[in-house]
Amino acid sequence: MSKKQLIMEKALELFAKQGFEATSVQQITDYCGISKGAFYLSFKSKDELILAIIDHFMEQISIDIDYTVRNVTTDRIMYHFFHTIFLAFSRHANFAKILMKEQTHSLNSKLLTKMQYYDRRTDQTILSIIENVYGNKIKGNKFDLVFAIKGLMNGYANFILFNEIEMDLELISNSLVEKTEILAKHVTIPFITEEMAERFHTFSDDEYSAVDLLHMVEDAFKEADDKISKESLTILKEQLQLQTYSPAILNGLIENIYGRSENKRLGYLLKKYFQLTN
Amino acid sequence: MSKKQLIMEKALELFAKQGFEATSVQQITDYCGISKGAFYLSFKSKDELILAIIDHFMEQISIDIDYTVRNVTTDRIMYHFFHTIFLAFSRHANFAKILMKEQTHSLNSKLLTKMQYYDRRTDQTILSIIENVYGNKIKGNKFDLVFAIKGLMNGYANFILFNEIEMDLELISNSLVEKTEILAKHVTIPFITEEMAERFHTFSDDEYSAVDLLHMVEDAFKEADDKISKESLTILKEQLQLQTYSPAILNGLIENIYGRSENKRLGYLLKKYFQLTN
DNA sequence: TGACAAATTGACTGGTTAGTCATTAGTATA
DNA sequence: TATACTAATGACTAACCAGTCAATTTGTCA
Repeated sequence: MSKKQLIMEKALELFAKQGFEATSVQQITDYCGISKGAFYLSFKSKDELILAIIDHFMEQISIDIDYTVRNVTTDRIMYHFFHTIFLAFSRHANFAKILMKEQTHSLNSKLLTKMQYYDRRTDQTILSIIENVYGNKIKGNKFDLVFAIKGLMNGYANFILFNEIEMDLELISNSLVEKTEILAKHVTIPFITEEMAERFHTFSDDEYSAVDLLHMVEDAFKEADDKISKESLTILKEQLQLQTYSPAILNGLIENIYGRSENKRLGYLLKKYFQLTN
Repeated sequence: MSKKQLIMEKALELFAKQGFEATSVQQITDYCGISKGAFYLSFKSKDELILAIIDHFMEQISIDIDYTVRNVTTDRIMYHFFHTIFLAFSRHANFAKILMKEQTHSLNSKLLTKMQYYDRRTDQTILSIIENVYGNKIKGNKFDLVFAIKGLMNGYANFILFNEIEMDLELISNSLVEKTEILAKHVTIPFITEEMAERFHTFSDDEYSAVDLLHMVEDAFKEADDKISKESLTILKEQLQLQTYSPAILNGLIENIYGRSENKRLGYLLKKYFQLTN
């Protein structure tokens, strides 16, 4: 296990127990059995650590959900969506706790931005599933339903994590599917309307520009340690400035860097940029 | 306005913006235009301040809800419950924000205990309303419904507070009433069962022992500044050890101290202890 | 006005924090 | 073995924190 991983794992435990603010770098390094200096060889700052942790897990969960959304038939998609999320929460309970605790808190503006980014992605995913499953049947209610679902999920997740209950994934997924269906079918008085949701940019797509991606590719290049990754990133950087290669080649180059978990988000964004997603 | 009130109001703003941990006493006193020393004339510590703020608002909200529950006909009780809570949230948006932020966080064990106490009281209130409205019709689902309602309320409150939307109290109350009714009527797969709720003491009544109350009475005595309050508390302290007076007298003594908002909770608990509640 | 008390101040203490950097330990190469 | 390089250390700095208290200002009453 790399030192970076060790620090992330141990810090995760402490953050879940005490919260981010309340955990000192000294505590983390003591718990890892390394010196304080060694910490700063792996991370530029304490902030960088929490950002890395959040990215690491959120990307993993996002990828699982994306996979589910793409590969499950419409009639079971809602079930598998809930199942995927709660499975991830049960596997990474410490991370889920951090997510709950640090949600709206956080002084750190980068952290807040990241949280909002993932929150918006969740909104979009739920919305697209709902549109997929119910079509036009709940047109005026779909935004309201998104927030109802998020509220229910959060409530149950809090209960489970706080009381440290072992989860019955099937039961909770089925219970939430039923509630979603009931609400989709019967609600006539939505609170959150389409204009409300849009006015507050809740569902804005927030595309990254080529320049943003260029910076991210450069950052990834610095972190890369094998030849294939480095070459792939160099070519991708050129292609961001002027696309000359075919989608198949670009896709392959992105796959080359996709193996490392810290590159998953970049890969996802690049595929989106080059319009390689289905 | 007393200095205590000034500090509480200004601190509330800062806590809502930055969180409790991240706000220093120096910041608060600067914002109030007073010296650091003056702060410690009003509050023994920073912790005492946050506890006072939470008690102040939660007691106010609790009293409003209790009043609603007692004085509204069964068929409109659900509506007025939501209305009361969201009215309080819109009036005290800064406090509501603190409540959202500091929920599960907090190292401070007294603060955590207090939060859990109020959370449990909310659970009990919702449960009793549901039992009142739906009776035996949703026997096996009532605990699940409590958490569904809490989840929905939380989700909407978060959306409103975070986006700083002006609230349509009627709409949100009606929307939530409808959802509650729909869920009560149609849910067949509850996630949170009765045994689960009981096993985790979610609805345990958590009675205070005479000894606990004794300490609380003593604390209140130290804070009291008028003769009537002091005498009342002295007598109540004796009565906790050996009850000799009639319920009417005890009730009157409690009413004597009930005026000050910091005594409301103690009054409530004493009435419960002496079985003076209806 | 003067004497006393109460309210207020802000420099100070002791403690903790994130982050730095000169020094040392370890390892690979020649 | 000598050299060169990297990895790791922990004492140190500067900043910040909650809470204290001697000194000062303000208010009150005779």
